[in-house]
Amino acid sequence: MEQKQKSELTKQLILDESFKLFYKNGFKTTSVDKIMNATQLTKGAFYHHYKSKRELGLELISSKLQQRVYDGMITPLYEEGNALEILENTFSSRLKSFSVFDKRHGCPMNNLINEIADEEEAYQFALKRIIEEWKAALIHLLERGKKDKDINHTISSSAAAVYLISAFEGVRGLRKLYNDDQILDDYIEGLSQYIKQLAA
Amino acid sequence: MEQKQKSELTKQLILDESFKLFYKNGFKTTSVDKIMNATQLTKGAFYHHYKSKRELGLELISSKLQQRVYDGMITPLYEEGNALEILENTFSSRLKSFSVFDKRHGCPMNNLINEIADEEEAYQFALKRIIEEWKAALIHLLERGKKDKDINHTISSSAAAVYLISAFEGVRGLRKLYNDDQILDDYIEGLSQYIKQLAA
DNA sequence: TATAAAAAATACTAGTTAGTATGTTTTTGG
DNA sequence: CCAAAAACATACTAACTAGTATTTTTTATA
Repeated sequence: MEQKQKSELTKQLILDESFKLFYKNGFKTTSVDKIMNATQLTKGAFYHHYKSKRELGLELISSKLQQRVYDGMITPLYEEGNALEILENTFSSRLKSFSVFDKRHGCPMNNLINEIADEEEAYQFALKRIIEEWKAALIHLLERGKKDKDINHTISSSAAAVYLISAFEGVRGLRKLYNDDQILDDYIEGLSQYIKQLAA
Repeated sequence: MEQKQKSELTKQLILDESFKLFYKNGFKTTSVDKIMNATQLTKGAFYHHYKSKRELGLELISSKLQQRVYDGMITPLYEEGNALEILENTFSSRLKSFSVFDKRHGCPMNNLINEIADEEEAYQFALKRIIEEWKAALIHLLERGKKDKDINHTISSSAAAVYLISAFEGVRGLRKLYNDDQILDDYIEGLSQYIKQLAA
């Protein structure tokens, strides 16, 4: 049984290091050599565990990337409390909590979407799944808010969900262009205004 | 004088072909060889006109890319008429007018922002300039709308401008994940709702 | 403890990359 | 029409790329 654990450990190591490098330098320009250099292992190990770089990319999306979005953006939406407050907290306080590194390099998922989603259907599907779950969680929260009379029942939950996600991912890209948080402050103010309007 | 014209023509050819390839396949993975193959010229010609691929990228951003955003998103904002209608038209009808290709491959500027903005300050600056002009045009329109009593004077123009741009660029990325326009329809409905709220 | 299988290392291939060095052709201005 | 410069072509380099073939090392199990 120890062998399986070691194998799993190595795969996790590869996933961890490749995530860091993809995030910092992009998917296409991060070579298998660079990844394995970071793990202190060799190419032989890589191709023992993954049959291609593409396969690593797909596994990375459906494990590490998915988990990241779940933890930061989806799970909080299912908590109890006022829907409007949950929205404001999730979308704005998360933004404020990002490190300098994370602000500079944007959203790992959004980076991948923009870099490789139009390249291959497999990437498209894997990334779409995360967005769909995020959207579903938002719709669920908005619908609950309507039942609780916190949210205006005339607005479309689906439309609001998409608009919220779009603006969030958009500003994470725009932030790359700046060296300060002014644009995030503007976004947060715009978001706050937008959320007020969702109120019943 | 004919020589300068020829030189300019060649540079334009290189810019045109590289724009197409960058848009379709990304900046980093489009090689100088591929570009010059498309122009039917050779590498010698390229390095006669540009001292590096980086320099081409910078010139592309401040010429073709800038022009594209001006034509599609900035110039319309300076036209006369009701500010809210101009906003709705610019942000929603432009989206509807995109070709299948343009929908699939997202926004060329946003692609570059997400692919290379965190890589080098020079790219960051060049791209930031476009966003800043876009933002300025939006603020100008919103301020005019306030004067005309079309727009609620309590909202922050700067915040609204950033929120509008963010959502637009965000959804252009998300659209890459889908093969239909459902997400664009959701966005448009969300946008419409958002713009209503800006009204006085 | 022998043996088979898994894990990892080593050494390689064939293709691609940005950029250079050095040519040849075309154009221009005197 | 002739020299010089501009425009472009050819041939190259050195580094990097994904992936493969083969061997060595480690681990599990009978």
